[in-house]
Amino acid sequence: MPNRAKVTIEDVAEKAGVGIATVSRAINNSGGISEKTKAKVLQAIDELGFIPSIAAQSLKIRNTNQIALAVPDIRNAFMPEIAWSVEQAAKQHGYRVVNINTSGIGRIELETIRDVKKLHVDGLIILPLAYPKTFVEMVNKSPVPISVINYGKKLTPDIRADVVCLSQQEGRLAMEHLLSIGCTRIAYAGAPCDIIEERYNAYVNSLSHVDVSLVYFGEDFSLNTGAKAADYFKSLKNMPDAVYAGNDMVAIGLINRFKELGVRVPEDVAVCGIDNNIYTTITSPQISSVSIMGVEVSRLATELLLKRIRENENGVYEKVQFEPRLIVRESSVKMRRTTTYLD
Amino acid sequence: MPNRAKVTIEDVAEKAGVGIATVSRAINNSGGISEKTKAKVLQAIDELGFIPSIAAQSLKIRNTNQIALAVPDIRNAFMPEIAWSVEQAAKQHGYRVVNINTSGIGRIELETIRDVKKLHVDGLIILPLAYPKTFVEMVNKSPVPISVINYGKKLTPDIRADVVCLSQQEGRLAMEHLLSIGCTRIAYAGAPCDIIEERYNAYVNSLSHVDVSLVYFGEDFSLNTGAKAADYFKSLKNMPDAVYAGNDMVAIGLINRFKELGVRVPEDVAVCGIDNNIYTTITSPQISSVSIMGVEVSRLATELLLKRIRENENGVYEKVQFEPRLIVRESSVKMRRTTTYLD
DNA sequence: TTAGTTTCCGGAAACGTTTCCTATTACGAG
DNA sequence: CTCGTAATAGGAAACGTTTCCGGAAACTAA
Repeated sequence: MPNRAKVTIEDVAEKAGVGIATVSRAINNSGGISEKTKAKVLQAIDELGFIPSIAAQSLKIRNTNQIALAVPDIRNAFMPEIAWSVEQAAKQHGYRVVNINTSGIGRIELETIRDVKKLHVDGLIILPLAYPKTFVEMVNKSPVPISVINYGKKLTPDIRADVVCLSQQEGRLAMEHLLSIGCTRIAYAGAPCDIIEERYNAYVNSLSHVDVSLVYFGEDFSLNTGAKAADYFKSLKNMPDAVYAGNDMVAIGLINRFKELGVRVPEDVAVCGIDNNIYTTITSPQISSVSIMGVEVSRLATELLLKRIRENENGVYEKVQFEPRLIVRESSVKMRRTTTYLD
Repeated sequence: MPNRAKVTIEDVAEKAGVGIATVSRAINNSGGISEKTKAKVLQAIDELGFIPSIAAQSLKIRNTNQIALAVPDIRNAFMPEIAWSVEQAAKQHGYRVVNINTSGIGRIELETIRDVKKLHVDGLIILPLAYPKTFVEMVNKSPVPISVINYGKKLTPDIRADVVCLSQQEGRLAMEHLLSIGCTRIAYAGAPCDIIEERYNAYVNSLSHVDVSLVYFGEDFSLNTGAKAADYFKSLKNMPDAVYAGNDMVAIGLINRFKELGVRVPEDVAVCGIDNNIYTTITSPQISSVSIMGVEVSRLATELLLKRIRENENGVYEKVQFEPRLIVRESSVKMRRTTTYLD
């Protein structure tokens, strides 16, 4: 870490025998400069190893070339994909990404939005887990553009942010799938959670009659909840013939415990999860799941944000909705053992 | 996104009826200001919703309060833990983290180091997958401090960076474990890879005689390689009684395929992986592995970097070595079925 | 009261860019 | 050859802070 004195635009100007304005023009390709002097300047820059001060540029230009990405917890199953996808999209446009973990705590999410200026970014992509009353209000008074990745309940249309969401049909898809393969006693395993209560609602709505003994609510959407749910279902005298899990972590916990308990999946009980996180393919049997399109959703959220930053536009806010996609794997191939089910 | 005119330190000064120097003193708690005026200023700040321009501060102070974290791919198994750990540590010191994916490509890693100034950060934490000849040279001429998370071969001691590494005993640990539980025909499954060739070397060195038919090299350290290795081992007339996998992804691939092939783990074949990534606990059986201490290593790397940034010190560079830790799980509990093996 | 300290505060320079505005040069047309 | 215009270059202001330095005010001690 040699502590060489910082070389500034002035040094370059002197070396090249031109004014600093000219150097600036050379750097930024802003025109009004002859090819000859430009070459001269570029060479001086090269020889001196000059790198423009981003701080000074930021101060003058009023942009930072950075955006922030706030997710609940990067260690969660599908967050890395989202982070990756956002970074790739941002990089293409010369933007850096500052990562923030909000722990999915509403208060921290709000603080992130409120204090977004302290992050030194031109915009914010946020994937909230909670929607406190003041969420929209906070977003609306943000001094920088915001894109919301919304996997939760519908947001009021007057939100001043681009919103990329899912059609909230993921639960219905999973249920319809289980019904379509002939399951009649379908159980639910999940946890109470405001944000994705639609997943449970879909369960209720897909059935003509809900047998409350087939509903297991744990504390969270974790492996552990899945394991406990498996214990519970196994203890019933009349076991379910399928379990619809609120997310894939629960589904994985379920499957592993079922295996320990001697319950065969999918022969005795079919299982379908939601999220299509990458763990679903490393279990045995591999788990059927509904993709919530993380890569596509986050990529679009990034594009929309950057567009709004570029165009400095306050106009019409986009609201884009993706459709979830059912991915059938081994854990729910039940009725037609000999035919290929994937289509 | 209301586009309110930016409120500056001057507005605050005027409102509070003081000079801008005084406002600055109030913001930064730099002393030389009475409690009374400070209160006055703080109130003005509050009323106006003033937030200091980070760009201007950066320009003047010459720091950015940002560090960069460059990892091969955030989607890789244990990267999220590292990213999380780094962010937590950085946040405690008021630093933000800019994430970079290098794809583990040596060229990109080098470019990241060379162009670190373009990242607008005060320091860099890098976890390289490749060590081109010019790596140390590049690090040594970096204008900002660097911490290297080194899971690969030893770096020359004259590197001008703090280095946090592992003792490279992880392979030996895994092998000794398999030997200690009585395995005599131990196989290796992995891939050619410069950076962690020690893992294979440990295999060779732990055995008095290497049976080449028990070594499987795939293309990469993936699930797929593990699956292919399982096929291969199963095809041998004299199967191994244990497989030492170069990393956990391979181990997982192995185990799942073994299960499909009717090979019982650990009864027929014990398995031990390396990395202790979180997937190891969601398979069945859970996989024994050697922890490479990602959280601890990355946390320390962050602390060292921030210390060096704070103290602007060119002096003695730290080289800290962690010890890997064997975590015994179901996949290698073989000889003593009835006793608890974990200690 | 007064001189000497200490405390508190404000003006202005500096950080390193971009860009407006003006000046110079080059060039083509008449 | 001369004039008008376009192309190119440079000086200086501005971006919003921090901090040096000097001065005013408020104390303390005689």
